[in-house]
Amino acid sequence: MNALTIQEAAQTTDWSPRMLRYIERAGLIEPQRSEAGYRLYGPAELQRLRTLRELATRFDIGLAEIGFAQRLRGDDELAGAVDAWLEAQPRRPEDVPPAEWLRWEQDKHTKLLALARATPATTHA
Amino acid sequence: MNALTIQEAAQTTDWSPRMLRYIERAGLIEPQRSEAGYRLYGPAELQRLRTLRELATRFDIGLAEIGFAQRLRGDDELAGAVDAWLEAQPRRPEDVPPAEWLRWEQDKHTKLLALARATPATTHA
DNA sequence: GAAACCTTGACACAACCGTGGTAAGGTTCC
DNA sequence: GGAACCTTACCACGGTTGTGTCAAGGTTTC
Repeated sequence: MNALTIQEAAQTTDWSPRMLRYIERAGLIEPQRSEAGYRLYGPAELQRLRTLRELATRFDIGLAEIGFAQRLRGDDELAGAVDAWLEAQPRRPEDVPPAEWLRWEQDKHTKLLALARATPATTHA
Repeated sequence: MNALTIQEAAQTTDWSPRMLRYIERAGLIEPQRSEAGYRLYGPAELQRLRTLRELATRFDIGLAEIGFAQRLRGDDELAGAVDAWLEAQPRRPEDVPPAEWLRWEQDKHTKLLALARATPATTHA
C-alpha cells in the first residue's frame, strides 16, 4: 500500500537515502519497519521530511539544532534551566531604572534557585 | 570599582580568558568595555558566567546550543516554525484514535500554513 | 538463482565547535 | 620606560555535523 521504501521516499522528498538514515539517527523522523527491517515511509513521514527541508534551509539551521529544540520540549527541567539563564540576559542592570532593578534581580534569582532546588544532582529530582 | 578585567574574571569563574572571548563572540555574555577597549566584567556577568558553566555541564549542552535557544527566544518566526514542525511529531496517526486524528492533522496543518503565510520568502514579511 | 533492492558498518572529507597557544601591537602602573 | 596587562588575528587540533561512497550480507521478485 502507500508506504515507500527508503529509495522511493528519498526521491519524492529530495533527500538522499543516506540522509534519511542520518535524520533517523538524529531522532527526528523514525519510520516504521517491515518485518525484515526495511524502513517504510508513510504519507506523514514524507510530509514531515519535506517541511524539515524547508525549515532547515529557510532559517539556516542544522538538524542538530532542531534535535536540540526537540530535546528542549521534551525535558522540562532543561527547558526551565535554559530559560532561567536566558531570562537574566537582555538588559544589564545599569540600563534599568533602580525601581525595576530590584525586582529584576530578585526575579532572576528566584528562578535560578527554584531550578537549583528542583535538581540537586545531575539527573532529575 | 567592582568590575574585573578578563583575567580576573576568568579566575573567579573558572573559565579561561580565551573562553571568555569565545563566549562573547557566541553572543552569550558581552561585557562592557573600558575606553581603551578592555573588557569589564561586573557582578552580573560573573554570576552569569558561573551559571553558564553549571548549565552546560549539568545538561551536557554546548554553547552553540544555548546560543540557538537564545536565537529561538528572540525570533518568534523561527520559534513558531520549529514548534509547528515538532508539534507534528510525538505520535504517528496510526497510534491515535480516529476521532482525535482529524483534529490533530488539521491542527498541524493550520500551524504550518499560518507559518507559511507569515513568511513568504526567506526573510520576514 | 540472479537482479535489484534493503540493512548496518566503515572510511573520507569539508566545515564548524571548543580549546589552547603565540604574535604584534596598545594601555596601565609604578 | 619597563613589567604586566589588554586587544585582535592567526595556527593547531581533536570532536561533531552533514554528506558521499563502498563493502558484506539479508530480502524480494521474477
